[in-house]
Amino acid sequence: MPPSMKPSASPAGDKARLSRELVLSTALALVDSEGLEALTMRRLGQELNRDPMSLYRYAANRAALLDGVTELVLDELAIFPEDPDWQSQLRNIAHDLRLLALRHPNVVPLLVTRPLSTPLGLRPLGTLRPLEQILSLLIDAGFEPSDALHVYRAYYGFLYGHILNELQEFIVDPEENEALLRLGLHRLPPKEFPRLRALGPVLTDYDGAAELDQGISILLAGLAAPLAAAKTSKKPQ
Amino acid sequence: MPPSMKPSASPAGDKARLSRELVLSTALALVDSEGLEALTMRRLGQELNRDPMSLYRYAANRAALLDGVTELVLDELAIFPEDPDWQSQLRNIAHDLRLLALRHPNVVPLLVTRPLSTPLGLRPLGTLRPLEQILSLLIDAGFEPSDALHVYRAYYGFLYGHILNELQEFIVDPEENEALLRLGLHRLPPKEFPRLRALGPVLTDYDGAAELDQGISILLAGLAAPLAAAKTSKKPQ
DNA sequence: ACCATTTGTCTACGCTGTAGACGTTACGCG
DNA sequence: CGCGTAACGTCTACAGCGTAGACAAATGGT
Repeated sequence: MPPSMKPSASPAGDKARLSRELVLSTALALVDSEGLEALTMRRLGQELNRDPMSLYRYAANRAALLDGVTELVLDELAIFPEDPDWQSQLRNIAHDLRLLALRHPNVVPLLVTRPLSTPLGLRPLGTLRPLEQILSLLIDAGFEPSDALHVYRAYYGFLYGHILNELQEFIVDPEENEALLRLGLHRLPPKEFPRLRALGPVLTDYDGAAELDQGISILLAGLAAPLAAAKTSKKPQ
Repeated sequence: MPPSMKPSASPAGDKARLSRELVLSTALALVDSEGLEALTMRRLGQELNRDPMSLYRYAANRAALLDGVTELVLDELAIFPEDPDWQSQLRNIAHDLRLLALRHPNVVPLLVTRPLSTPLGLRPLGTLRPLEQILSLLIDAGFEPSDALHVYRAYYGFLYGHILNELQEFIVDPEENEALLRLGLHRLPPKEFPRLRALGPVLTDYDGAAELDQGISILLAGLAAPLAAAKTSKKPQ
């Protein structure tokens, strides 16, 4: 074989033209499989069989690359603002987002921290789309726009909180996790942590979906109350 | 002045013995004033007027240093499990934690992401103390231990979510923020983001404490219901 | 077949965390 | 007091990081 045609000496040898989508998706794959800290310009370049510097044609810098990855992940979330039943909609979205987080646990830190470094007005459009769509949903359901914003905040706040909670207890494989947990709990000073130590057995089985669902129920009940009140107070008046 | 006594040529010249507390507290100060990325071993060493390598006597590596900082911050949270009124307790703690987050906004990313990288059993004790104390609180209030765990999760989940929410919209000084917001909103494609654009004015004034309080009310109402039900069902039986 | 523009590469710089060997100081004990 | 030991601090060095700037290669329109 003459080396003139395919100089792909290395096994990973697709030399197709790069594109932002390709860069971001392999970045995501890298993060999914090896964690956030594995996503370096050099490593990603090597993953794509390109010079690291070529990446800068598709992302201004590493931070922008991270933003691109979060945007890519959030695009996996499908929202259908047409559905008139806003409560079941919010419930479905919650579960979808939960599954999305479980699918990309290593991206969750980005999801929750990147917005902290970027003023709302300058965030990637993809990360604002869920906000817009949920606002639509709520306004169409009869909420005043400003109330819709409050509902959104309570809802999304709870949702993100739950995801963080669940991911803390999840981590890697349950086998090692359980062993580690027992070991760790045993290490706790019994005088200081009696409750936690006693909860050891309960801590191991954690039904995230159920816990989320039940939290959403509580929240929806509380959030729907003023809406119902407004409706009934408008009727008799 | 003979240079034999005080060779402190540089202005920041206290050459007292180091200690873990000193290292961590100046690390925290550095993070508070200049952000997370300013906390490098070299920079911290220079802040303490010491060789960067000396820090490794007090923290095994940079990750451990970050854990130490989070622990230090969480120690600012005072919980008094004696108070019999668990609802007002949880409400107070929520507001305390909110203020703590506003006092150390740059540490919040650590608060929410460090636990994701550390199995529960191996976390710094300081970060587990709030969990233990709130469990105590709830169990003393009459919850079954496993229910207490569920309540804790819903409560803390919401709390962390709210903090993330509020910090996203807060950021730096309101002046620049408002200008940026207007600019940013104006940039949004009107066809795609009509709701968000219309909410511009409302977005600027955000009463985090009120929003938190109201969310907590909803949550507490929902969480207390089963407890009350259990009490009344036990009486007639 | 040409040129212009986009895309990829190369080199180099200052920064990072930290391993390992080495002085230096402080402290307990005789 | 002095001595030995252990804790503390420093130095040097290395591999890896993000990325600026100059350059080569490829691509696509005319």
